[in-house]
Amino acid sequence: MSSPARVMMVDDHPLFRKGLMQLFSLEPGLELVAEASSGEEAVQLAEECDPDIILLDLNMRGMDGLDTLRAMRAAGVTARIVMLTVSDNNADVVACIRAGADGYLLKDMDPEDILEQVLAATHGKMAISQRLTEILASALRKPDKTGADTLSTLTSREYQILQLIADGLSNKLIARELDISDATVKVHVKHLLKKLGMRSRVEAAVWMVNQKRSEST
Amino acid sequence: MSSPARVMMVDDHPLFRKGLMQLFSLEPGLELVAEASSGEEAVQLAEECDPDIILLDLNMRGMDGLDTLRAMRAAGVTARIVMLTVSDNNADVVACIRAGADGYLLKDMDPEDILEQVLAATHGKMAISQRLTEILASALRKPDKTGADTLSTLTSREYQILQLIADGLSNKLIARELDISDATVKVHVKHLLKKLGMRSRVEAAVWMVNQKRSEST
DNA sequence: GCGCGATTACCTCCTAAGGGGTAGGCGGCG
DNA sequence: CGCCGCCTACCCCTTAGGAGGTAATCGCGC
Repeated sequence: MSSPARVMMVDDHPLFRKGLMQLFSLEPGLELVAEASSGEEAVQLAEECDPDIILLDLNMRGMDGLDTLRAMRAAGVTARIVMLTVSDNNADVVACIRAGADGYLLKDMDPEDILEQVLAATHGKMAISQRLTEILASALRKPDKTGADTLSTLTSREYQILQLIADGLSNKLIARELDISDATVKVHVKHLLKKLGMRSRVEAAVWMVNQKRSEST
Repeated sequence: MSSPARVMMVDDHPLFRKGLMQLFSLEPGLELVAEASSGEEAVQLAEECDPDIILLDLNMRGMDGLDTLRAMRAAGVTARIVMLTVSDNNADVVACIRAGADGYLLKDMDPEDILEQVLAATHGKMAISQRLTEILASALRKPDKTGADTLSTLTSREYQILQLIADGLSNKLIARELDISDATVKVHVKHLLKKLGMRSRVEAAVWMVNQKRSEST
């Protein structure tokens, strides 16, 4: 308990790092030992410096925070990793936690609260923004299988129709495309929505587009 | 030239303000006279303090930076206004410049460069991130049908709602999010679909997601 | 002042979408 | 063989979405 926690900071915004640095300099329990401005740099530095806690920006150019998180865990980094982000996007939160993050803080929190959460994280506590707890709770309730897992529960016909939805087609157009009745299309849509746990074709379309995009990158 | 430029800072992230503050404190030519954490506050404060230059975050909750910019210009604020943002979105840049911004800087620039640009802005120069000059140039060159130009025909409210559609939200949820009637949301959706030449929100959602993805990369 | 565009909100009308059920045909599998 | 999952197609029903119009308010520019 004598020595301060060794902190590493990963963010591609120099100004934001400055802000955090200033904030942490006031806290004797924290010692900044490393800074990285990209995911690649971060993974390497994390292995070299072996910090106690890593603050990781989710939204970075190139290798994003989630990728970096996974790469670190894959490389055997055991530090506590707290995500820092502007986004309170549902899927992001859940994906990060699943990928082994020890916290998820929003950048627009009060600096004092951030400091408090980070300190708590060094003591083994999970650092989650208050605003996110209910999102997390509802996400945990349903066994949301993100990505390929969820897709694999779909039949080929359902998957095919999901792709057409992701092209923006209506049920009628899909029916014409596949040469089946639009009533049948509605059945498939109904089923795939249920499997995906979504409430509208728009959700499904958006999700699918993002899915395809992130896979091809 | 004897007295320093009076600076006002608008950002809903306290940490980011801290970073900027620290940066500016090292520069005798700049004097921080006001801080705001929301658009509404910013407009009021700008009228009261009459600063020489305003640094305005584009991505804020509630009233966003573009709205704030327009409101300030509408209120007769004559200060030089420089947008600060993480987004190098095509349409945003063009829209801000058109709306009377005197600069557009990206938050992930080098602090030294930001400082230099801000100082230049106080001397009447246009402050534009190097990365953006070519975006701007191409935006001016071609009235790009499929991208920024189409988007720029939308009002800020319509654009805001389009973004929510691209998150998969229903009209009802959008209404709740923006605290307006769902009947009003339907009006905006109707208008933006007409402007985009699309026949359903699904088309718009898919298009928007792809748009955002390809422009932010 | 007047008009105009933006935002808000309502109206009607029609269609699209989605949840529930039933059911026939088909192919695989124990 | 029977059972099951998939695809097909319809029934019912309710809600969501989108097209058209009217209108009040506000701020801006002429």
